[in-house]
Amino acid sequence: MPELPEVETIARGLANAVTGKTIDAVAISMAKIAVAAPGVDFAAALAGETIGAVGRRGKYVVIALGSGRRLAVHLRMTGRLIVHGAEYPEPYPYTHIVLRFTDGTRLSFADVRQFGRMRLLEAGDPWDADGGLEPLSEGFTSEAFVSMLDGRRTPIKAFLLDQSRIAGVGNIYACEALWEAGIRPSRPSHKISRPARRRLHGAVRSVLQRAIDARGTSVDDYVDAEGLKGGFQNQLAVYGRLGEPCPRCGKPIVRTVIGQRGTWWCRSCQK
DNA sequence: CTGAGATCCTGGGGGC
DNA sequence: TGCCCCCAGGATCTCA
Repeated sequence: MPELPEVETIARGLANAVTGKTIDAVAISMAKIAVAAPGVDFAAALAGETIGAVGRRGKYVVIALGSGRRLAVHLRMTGRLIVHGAEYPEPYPYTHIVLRFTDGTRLSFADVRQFGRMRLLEAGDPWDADGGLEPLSEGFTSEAFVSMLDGRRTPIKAFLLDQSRIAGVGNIYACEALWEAGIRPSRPSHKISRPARRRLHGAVRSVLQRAIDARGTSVDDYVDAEGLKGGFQNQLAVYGRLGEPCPRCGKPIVRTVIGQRGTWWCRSCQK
């Protein structure tokens, strides 16, 4: 599942690979994946566009275009954005959209489960993902996070996954940050002590940054823009490690369900 | 405001 | 071995 570190890694790879290129033509083989404003033809509108800055907002890859339009791409669980050289013979199966550049290289969007979307935003469209704070930005201060939890009864794990509060944290890094901070995932947010909130704030930022440094987590089929796997799966403490020993205390990791999501944690050292 | 449940999809795992 | 069933999972929508 691409979360913030994976999306950041993909965006950086794309920035290197396609910035400045001009789109020659666009092929769409599954119409629902390519979303445009009413009355706008996705493929026709993109033809002739140049690629500007490539960045990330929450879990979206955002690609600026010469006309002022933007492409906002969400990969959901199994989406892939991969750049292929001109000689690349055969696309990855489940490829739904291909942007072909004038130099012959291609940017393809593939998605086994068809949940991902590539959305074309018109110039001036105020789209801003879901509005949550960027957890690695300067605005995401310890004080801001501490007060965000006031009066919130929702389990802290569900809070961390709410993209309208904090943008980019998904299931893997929510589990890992809660383990690092020693907080039980089901704990009602407002009941968490202020020192523990500050620990969690630091843990969220730390785990996201370390995962970016490792180029993301490939527990299923995540790959970056070059088709390469990440490395953070080797550093996971709890996610997906049911029954394995907690790296801190040695007790077996358990799995429960919180907010309809699988949750891995240590009963012994997360209170 | 808050949470529960359904929905979208397919590969893969479990059960037999 | 092979087949069928079931389900994870992010965001969104409906309903209570």
